[in-house]
Amino acid sequence: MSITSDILRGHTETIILAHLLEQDSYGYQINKDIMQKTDNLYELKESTLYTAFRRLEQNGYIRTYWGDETVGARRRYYAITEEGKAAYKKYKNEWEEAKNIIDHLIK
Amino acid sequence: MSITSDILRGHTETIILAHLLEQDSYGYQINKDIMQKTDNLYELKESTLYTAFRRLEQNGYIRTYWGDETVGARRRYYAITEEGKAAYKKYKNEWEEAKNIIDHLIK
DNA sequence: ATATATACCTTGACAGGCGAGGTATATATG
DNA sequence: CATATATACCTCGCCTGTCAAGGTATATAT
Repeated sequence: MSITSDILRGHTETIILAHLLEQDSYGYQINKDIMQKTDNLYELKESTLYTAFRRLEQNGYIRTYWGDETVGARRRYYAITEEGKAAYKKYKNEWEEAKNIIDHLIK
Repeated sequence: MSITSDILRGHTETIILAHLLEQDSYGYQINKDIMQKTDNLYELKESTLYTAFRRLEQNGYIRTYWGDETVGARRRYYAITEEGKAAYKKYKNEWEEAKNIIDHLIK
């Protein structure tokens, strides 16, 4: 992996919400999407992912339902809520602001 | 404060090194500089600052010396080392990369 | 049979940030 | 002269997100 956890820390929820904004998805798929999108530079670890799902659900930002797969392993799908959409916008704005601040501070 | 600790997490060392790249400085001053540079949007907490100094020193990225103040409180100055300059470059590159990745992942 | 891929999950350790508390010097205010 | 404020340093212990390690189950390929 090429970028450290500490830099990514705090973005996990935003990343997940951004994905769910496009379409409902499930853990395994979200993880693969992220790896693919970043050319394997960044991998969201499973334990990180699932603890983030729990937080997001507790905060009402996502809701979950089981897929109706008849073959293969079951899938737990996640969908973003209205609160989640609002949170996403807030997180995204914070990121834009933080980006400027950090850029400025590290020259 | 307007940006969260988790987003800033991991940048503390880079921010400090960037400051020391310009000139030697001491804790209190560095803290004030950061607040001023960010229009008080971001304040590096003292405990965060001093633990970061310890880490940086242990890693050989900075060295310290006491100021020769004859009045007022004593000041412990910090200076960046060659290793520190190299670390700064590395951190900065990681940041540029991370920025792109995050931007891409959160759309 | 065994390995690999898909798919889910929990537990406990770790590390950085930070609130709360402390020390000391100097100056300004009442 | 007492008190507040600014300067300047520091430590301890909690909190929280990340992640290694471990686990379960289904299906397919070798």
